[in-house]
Amino acid sequence: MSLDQLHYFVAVAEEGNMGRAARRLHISQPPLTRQIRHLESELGVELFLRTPRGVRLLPAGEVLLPRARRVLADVAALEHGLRDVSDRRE
Amino acid sequence: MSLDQLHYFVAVAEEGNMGRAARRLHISQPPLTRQIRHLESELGVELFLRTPRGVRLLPAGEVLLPRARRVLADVAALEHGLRDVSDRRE
DNA sequence: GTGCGCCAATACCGTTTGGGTATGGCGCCC
DNA sequence: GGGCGCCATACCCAAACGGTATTGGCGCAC
Repeated sequence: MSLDQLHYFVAVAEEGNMGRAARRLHISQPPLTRQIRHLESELGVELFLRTPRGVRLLPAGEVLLPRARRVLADVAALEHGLRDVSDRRE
Repeated sequence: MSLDQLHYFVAVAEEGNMGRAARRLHISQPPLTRQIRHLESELGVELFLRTPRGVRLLPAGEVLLPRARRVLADVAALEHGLRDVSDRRE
């Protein structure tokens, strides 16, 4: 699992639609589909229900969403925190 | 920044020595050195002081270490949590 | 002060990963 | 049934990553 995959997952969950999520992430749709499938296969869980109108979160996806957001928020905070440390040293 | 880089950083911080950390991570020393340098450059902060006997954490590294551990722990917990969800559904 | 040992850093190469384009298959709506 | 929107697949190319070989710096023993 990678941080990019978590970003992708959150975007798809929020958009409910792979195409829109791909546009938001500035990548094209096929690699996004692949990354989501890859994430599902390495977790051993289906995260989304595919429908002709888009995707919907399955229970495992509902569990993952808030945790993924927290990890991503921690990482973002961590980057900012370090920037402050370096600023203080200059 | 990637989760692998955080794993590498923690290993180097704990071993105080790139060669030993590389062995523990089951990779060779040069790629590890490169990844640490890459992490430092994208954070814009030096994390380690290089000495002829190994490496020591600089202040930014001291800040990063507990936060990196937390992110990695969250990710590990997240993987286990999802495995439980799928087990419950089988 | 010369040689040896341990360390991180660099150079170069092969493989793997990841994203892009093109296309297919499927359901829905008019 | 023709057109449209969706996700999935096939194929290709570029970037990222790890491995081996090697260099350079520094301390230590003698």
